[in-house]
Amino acid sequence: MTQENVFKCNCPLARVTEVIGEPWTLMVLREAFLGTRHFNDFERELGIARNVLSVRLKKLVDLDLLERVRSETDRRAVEYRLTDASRDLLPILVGLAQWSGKWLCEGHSATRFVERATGREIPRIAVRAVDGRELAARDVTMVPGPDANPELVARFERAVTAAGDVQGG
Amino acid sequence: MTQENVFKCNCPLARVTEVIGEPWTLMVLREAFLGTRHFNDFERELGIARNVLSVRLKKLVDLDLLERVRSETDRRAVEYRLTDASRDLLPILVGLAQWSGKWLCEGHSATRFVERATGREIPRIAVRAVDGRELAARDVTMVPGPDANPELVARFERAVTAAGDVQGG
DNA sequence: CATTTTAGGTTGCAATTTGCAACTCATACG
DNA sequence: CGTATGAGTTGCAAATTGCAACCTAAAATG
Repeated sequence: MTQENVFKCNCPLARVTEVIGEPWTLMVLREAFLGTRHFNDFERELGIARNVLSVRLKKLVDLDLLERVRSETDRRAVEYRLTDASRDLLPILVGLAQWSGKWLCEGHSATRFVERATGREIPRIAVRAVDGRELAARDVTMVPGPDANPELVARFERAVTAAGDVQGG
Repeated sequence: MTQENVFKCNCPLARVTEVIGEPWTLMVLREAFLGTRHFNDFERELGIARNVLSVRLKKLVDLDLLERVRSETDRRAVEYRLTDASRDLLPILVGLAQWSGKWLCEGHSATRFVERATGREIPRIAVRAVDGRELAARDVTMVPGPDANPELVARFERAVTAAGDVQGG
């Protein structure tokens, strides 16, 4: 079975692996956030193979995470631009970078995220309740949503029965 | 060039692709959050090939994102447990699921994240300034950190010069 | 206006990674 | 003792990646 077929349901995390769960896609999005717009620039900055880059960009455009626009000033050139959907990924990218800096780079981060206006460091991304309280892993649980299929509901029941609800901590 | 070699620096987002930027790893972590602990259960729930699962678990253990513990009650069995580092990934997983539900599943999410105590939906994960204000993409910028190598600093300078600073919006 | 360069790809091929089934090895169960 | 189970490993076919070369249209150059 391939990753894309896991729970053919609308499980959001399964769907997301379609995007960032394959090599290069996350780095391509990072480049786009850094201002890169052109095919050759993505290639040069990342060192990604051109055929793979081609496939990745197509997929991102398909998913409405990049917009492919012909340049007005140079009719050879094409611009890949962030969309509302990909811009909305920013908290995730910041959070991933913070997490990685802490746990994978042992605090030696080569990049920092700061508030543009003040230059102050962005505080750690957190899960908060409606009233603003910060929540720990053990305070959060995953439940089947309105569009869960019976298979997934059964899967959750198994998990709850076997493991005493979601094990966040 | 392979993805892992991009900027051999400590760029946190580049490092993170080593973990979740390859097939299955994110789903394995999701399973762990759902309470799965055993090799055969990961295989059955995800439908992942056993050899690939083996490689993924080894890597996650290497990176201290899972802990491999021999079961006390059954000496054949092994438990893969979340660590402090992987538990700290929760905000990211919640954020990714929220984002995906909104932009990839068109609102038809099969899973929801709720506060365990109250059952109330977790609000959208956001980037906030130190004073708590929510920040948009255009309010955030990436800058070289204390451990950036000259190559990365140059890369940022190019980006700033060429694109008028980081293009978040 | 002929020539060269540039932008954005595609193609072919070798190397790596994945998917699948079968096999191993140690322990548990009956 | 015989069988089943947990946690892998092994071998092989299929898919994906990395690399270099090639292509086409549109600038730029002289």
